[in-house]
Amino acid sequence: MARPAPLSGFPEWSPTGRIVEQHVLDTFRRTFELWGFASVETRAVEPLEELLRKGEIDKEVYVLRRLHATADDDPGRQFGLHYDLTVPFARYVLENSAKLHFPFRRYQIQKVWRGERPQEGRYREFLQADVDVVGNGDLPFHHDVEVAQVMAEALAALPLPRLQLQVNNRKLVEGFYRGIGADDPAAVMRVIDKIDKLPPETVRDLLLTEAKLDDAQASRCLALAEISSFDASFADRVMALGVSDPLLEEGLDELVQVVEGVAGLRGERFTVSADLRIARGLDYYTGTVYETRMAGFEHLGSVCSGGRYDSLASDGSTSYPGVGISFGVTRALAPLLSRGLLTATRSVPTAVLVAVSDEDSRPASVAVAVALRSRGIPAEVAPAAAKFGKQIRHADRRGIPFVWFLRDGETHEVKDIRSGEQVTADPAAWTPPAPDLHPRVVAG
RNA sequence: GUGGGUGUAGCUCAGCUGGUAGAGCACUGGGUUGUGGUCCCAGGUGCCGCGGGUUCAAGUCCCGUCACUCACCCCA
Repeated sequence: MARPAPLSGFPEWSPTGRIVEQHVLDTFRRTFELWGFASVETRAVEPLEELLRKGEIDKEVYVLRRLHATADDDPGRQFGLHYDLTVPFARYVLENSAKLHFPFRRYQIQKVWRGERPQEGRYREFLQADVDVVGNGDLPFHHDVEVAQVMAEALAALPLPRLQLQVNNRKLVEGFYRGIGADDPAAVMRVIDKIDKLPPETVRDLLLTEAKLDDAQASRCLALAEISSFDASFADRVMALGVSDPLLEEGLDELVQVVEGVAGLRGERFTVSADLRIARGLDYYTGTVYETRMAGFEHLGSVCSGGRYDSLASDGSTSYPGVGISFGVTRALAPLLSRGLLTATRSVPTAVLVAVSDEDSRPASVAVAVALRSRGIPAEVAPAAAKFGKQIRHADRRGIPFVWFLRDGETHEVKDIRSGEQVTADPAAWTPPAPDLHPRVVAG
């Protein structure tokens, strides 16, 4: 094929899709900064050993190498592209700990790469938007509430399908498993994590075989996993299971605080619940864990996740506990864009196309565009002095709402091509209605 | 990494048991001597993913390969 084919897992948007994406990114930036989070961008590569150290071994890390490596390249020093933003951020904190002020609040919006088999909602190159707070030595629990709040506020400002933030707490479930005498709480959690995918009998079997529980223990674990509520009432139901353990009490208390703390952000587009089955795959979480489902797109899994990690970064003497949450920009947006559920009012930034009567008078048209731009109105000049019908169509195809005409180089008129209404106008004074000034992002 | 599906015009696809490639949309021109969207008329378009095999004959059957895609796994 002469024409290059798209590369699976490396999505590229149309100009319209990019307008949507940039609007989303702008919204995150504005909201995060409103809450006082500083922007950080880390390099795309990390030493391979760093990348493989934290997470699971089978992370599909892309390795970086020079095509013509020479003796100057240390064969022992390999680099890989980062597969999330938390690990590089932990490294960044350690590297700059002397210069940063703690608790350090940062947001980070960048591409990450994972060499997994692509499918809808799962890509090899994708954007994540992270907010985290990291402390020096310790980090007050109220930040667990805060990161959920700031993310919820950003998401609520976007025309996305309804989102449900599901919260759980590792201390709660681990304490519970310990309280019933489970020898390997981590194994129990791995099994419970599959509860949505496997039939109940299979989950019970796995609890008996893999997690080495007895029948009564398995029943209580399943009973815990079934608990969920939109308010703090889940706590009573946990207590009713009659398990007691100090860690359980602590986790219960924390989860109540998060659920109640975020309750104020509930709306038609955003709900919050305590879901005691949420486990999260990553093992570095130590307390609060978050997941987020998008209505109608449950098959994507979580589009926004995170949690509390008490010791992701540590230099031996000091540990830097953190809590953060990450929105999967590409995961959430790509399916919405491809289905037309999220789109922009036009495919270009241009608000006004200045028509050209003939090439000799192009300078007059250019002058109009200059005047409009000087007042912040995005304008472009028609590419050719074609028939006016064609010039209008040029604008129509792109969704440009206004076409500007000059008669005899003197009379200025601007036409709203949606209504057909055409009025005389002054390039130094005319302004489009506010909603038409820039493309808007709308639910399709 | 494992298992399935699909590759034909710019896009969505049709092409029955092998007989020499089609539709709609889009695009271009005209109807409308410069103001679009509707309507009418006309027009162009294809290494039928790639390589090999069977056959008088392959888009169609067989093998291989690549790409895309879905599910599992894992996760944003």
